[in-house]
Parts: sequence; structure tokens; C-alpha cells
Amino acid sequence: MSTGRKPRAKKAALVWERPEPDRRPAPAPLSREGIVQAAIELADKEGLDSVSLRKVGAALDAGPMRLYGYVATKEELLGLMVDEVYGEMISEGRIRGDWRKALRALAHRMRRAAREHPWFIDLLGGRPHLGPNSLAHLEASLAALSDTPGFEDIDAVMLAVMTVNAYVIGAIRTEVSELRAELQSGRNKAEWQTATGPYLQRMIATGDFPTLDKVLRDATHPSLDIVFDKGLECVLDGIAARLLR
Amino acid sequence: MSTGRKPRAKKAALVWERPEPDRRPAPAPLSREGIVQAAIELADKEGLDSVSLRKVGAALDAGPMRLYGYVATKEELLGLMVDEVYGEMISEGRIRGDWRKALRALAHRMRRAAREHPWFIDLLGGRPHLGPNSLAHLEASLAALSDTPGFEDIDAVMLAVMTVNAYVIGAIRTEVSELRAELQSGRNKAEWQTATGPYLQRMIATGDFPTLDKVLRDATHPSLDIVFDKGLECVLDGIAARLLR
DNA sequence: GTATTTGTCGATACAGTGTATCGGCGAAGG
DNA sequence: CCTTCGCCGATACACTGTATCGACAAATAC
Repeated sequence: MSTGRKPRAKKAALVWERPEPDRRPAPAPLSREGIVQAAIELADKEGLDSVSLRKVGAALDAGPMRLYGYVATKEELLGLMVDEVYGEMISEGRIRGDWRKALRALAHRMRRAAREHPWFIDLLGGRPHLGPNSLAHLEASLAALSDTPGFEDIDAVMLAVMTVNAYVIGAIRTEVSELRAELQSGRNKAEWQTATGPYLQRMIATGDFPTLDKVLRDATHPSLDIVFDKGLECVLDGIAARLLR
Repeated sequence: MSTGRKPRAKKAALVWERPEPDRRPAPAPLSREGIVQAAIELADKEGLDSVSLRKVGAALDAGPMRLYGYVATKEELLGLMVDEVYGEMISEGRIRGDWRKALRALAHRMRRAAREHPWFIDLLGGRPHLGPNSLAHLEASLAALSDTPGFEDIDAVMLAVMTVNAYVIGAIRTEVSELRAELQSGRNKAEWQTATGPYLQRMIATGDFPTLDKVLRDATHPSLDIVFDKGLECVLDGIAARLLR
């Protein structure tokens, strides 16, 4: 095509109108580590939905496309975030003690991590985690067990770790969902109960949920920590029972 | 403002250019149930990401905003989808048998539902589920236990149900993630293994993951069904152990 | 030294998303 | 028949992830 196209619209013809050669704030070092850090900070502060390539880029004085040099896709960035949290879990130190202590420690580490990064549990299980820290975490888990007596069989080790892991993930997921519900509709637990209370009471008043009614009326409602630990001990008991068989 | 604004640009002045009075394909009955059904069909077929208000609307010959009469937000639609699946689970019939049979049945129902609707597990735990079917499912679970001997204490019932639920959710989540990984990168399990294999082998060759190495080499790798059931029995054993104490 | 090639980088563009807004239309009321 | 009201849904907006490709800088060739 020969129709003379203008060189570029944005550049004013006169120097006086061009402010400066577009002042680069810095060569913008930028690194995968830095990007992941910024993304995590954003997710912690504003929630996972706020992690967009634009916002992460902006936090680093860069445009969205700049990140694509370090990450092929947003999925990959999320994967790196997950691996980073695994890294934090590992850095808490070696797991020691008998198998029960070890599994308990692993469970609590994960729970703590999920509390500090509420988005973590949402990302878990999206895709398998093959990052170095994930692998290291898995290795640490398996190693902690395979050293202890009663776990000579590698299949038993695998079963124990996977079962506890499944419980932990499910339990944390439920917890986080409850916490979010509280945080969302107002501020404290009381407000949430008064918000959903009427609806629930109306439902229960139908008489279709007698057992649920009994639970809400008679059951002691322990703190989340206690519920988590009780369930965990339950699972551990199950593993113990299988060991002796 | 008095500047004569044009009546409407889209309407051609001549009748011949206006095709028809915009032929309504039908008064478009439209109902919450229908919308949810369409959304579920879409999610089953094309994945959860494809569930957009526009596409759901299109499936019902309606614009996006039409749906907002039946649903205040997309979140609400997703909530309805979840409740619908709970409904399917309930409709499989009453839970019967001793507590172990009952819990096993509940677990397998959920797993089956998650297989038919792979998006289900992703939505679980986002927010608490207070829909009628969710409540009915919970009621059925609690009722199935509170009838059986050994579960007079309502707290014990709650603990057992919640623990099994946590395990099931976590286990299914892990499973689905593995399945997705296989389906994604090619077609069958072999292809996936040859895709990620080299990377894993290189990682293991570093010698940093000896136990993981042993697992990959020595462990029998049972089918997903067997793994799930073994873990489940493990948890059930734990509950049994607590019952006798 | 200049001319040409090359390769990278990021602004722009695009096809989507969820949802707020408000003009136009049908129905109700005088 | 005219007016008024309410509601519905087309349009618009702000935002997303990412493909594209022109412009610039460094490297190479002469």
C-alpha cells in the first residue's frame, strides 16, 4: 500500500510539546521472583481476583506484556505462586518426631499457610503441582514417614500421606469458606448469624430438617481450631488402626 | 438539553430495510430452573470457564441482562448449579444401613456426582451452601448416622460427617486435578507421562528426592478408585476407633 | 564509518467478561 | 384517546488475558 501513512500520531511535531524521552523510571530489573512476590502481595491484600497481569505489572512499573517474557500464561504465574507458598512451608524447618507428630506438623503447616494466604487453597488442586518446592514438600512428607517404624512399606507411606493430605485440603476449604462468609456479609460472626439466621430458622421451621435442627440446638459448636484438630486426630487414628493390622 | 438528538440510528427510515418487527422466537418462557439447567449443560460440555451469562443466555435465545431477572449475580447462578447437583445426589434415594455403609454411600455419591460434573468440585467450598438441596443432603447425612447405635451423641455425628466430608472433598479435588492433567496434555495417560516424565526424571536425578524416587520406582500405583476407597476406609477406621473409646 | 539485518519489547488491538444505566415500549389509569 | 408509570433489555463501560506487529537498539556485514 503506498498511501503515505503518518509516521506516528502520538509524537508532536515540535520538541516543546514532547515532555521528555518518556523517562524510564529505571531499567526495571524485573525477575520471575519479583513478579511472583508482587502477585502474592496483591493476592494477600486484595484477593485472588485482583491478581491481573495489568495490576501485577503496574506494581512493578511495567506494562502487562512485559510479564510475558517471564511467564507464558497467567496459569503459570498462579502455579509459581503456589510453589512459592510451598517454599514457605518447607522453610519452617525439618519435620521430626514419630509419624503421628510428623503428620500433625504437616497438617498444621498447611493450615497456617492457608491462613496467611487465603487464596492458596483455591489454587490447590487446580492442576498438579510439579514445582521444585512442591516436590520438596512432598519429599519431606514421605521421608518423615518412611523413617519411622511401621512404615517400611512404601505403599503404606503413600496411603497415609495422601489420606491426611486429602483431609487437610477438604477441611481447610470448608473453613476458609466459612471465614469468607463471615468477612463478607458485614464484619463479625454475630452479624452473619443474624443475616442468615432468619432464613435458616424458616427452613428449619418447616420440620424437614429435624436432625439439623438438633445439631443447631444441642451440639456444642467448638472453635474451628478444635474442629480441625479433632478431625485430624480421627484420621490419624484410622492410620494407626491400619498399621497394627 | 435541546439539541435535537436523532430518534434512533439503528432503525432504517424505509420499511424495506427493516427486516421484520424483530421476530421474537417465542415469548421465551424462561425460568430459574431452565437457566440453571442450561448453565449445567454448558459446564458439562464446555467446562466451567465457558459458563458466561452471555452464553447461557444465548442457549435460551435471550440476552445477558434477561437473566438478571432471575438471578442477581453470576455467583448466585453458580450457587444454584451447586444446589442442583446436590439435588441429583439426594434423588438417588435414601441412605440406609449401618453407619459405615451410610458414610461410604455418601462418599461415593459425591464422587460420582463430581465425575459427572467435573466443575462441581471447583465450586464446592467457594461459599457456604445454604440451598434447600444442600441442606437436605446435610440432613440426610446427619440423619443416617444419628439413627445408628453408637451415635447418640450429636457431636459425634457432626464430627464423623464433617471429617468424612473433608476427606472426600480433598480426595476428589486431587483426583480431578490429575484427570485434568491427563486430558489436557494430549489424550491418554501414557502421553502425559512421556510429557512430564523427562522433567520429573531430571529432578529425581539430582538426588534431592530419594523417597519420591522410591515411590515412583517401587510403589504399586493402584487405580484412582482403589486409592479413594483405601483412604476412605482409613478414615472410617478412625471414626470406628473413636466410637469404641 | 555506514548500511543492513536481526531480534526483542511493549503499545495497541481484540475478543471476551460481568454488570450499571436509562431510553423506549407496553400496559394501566384517566 | 391521551397520559403516566414501571419495567425490561439493548447499549455502554470498565476490565480481563493475550496476539500482533511496528519501532527501536544492538549486532553484523561491507
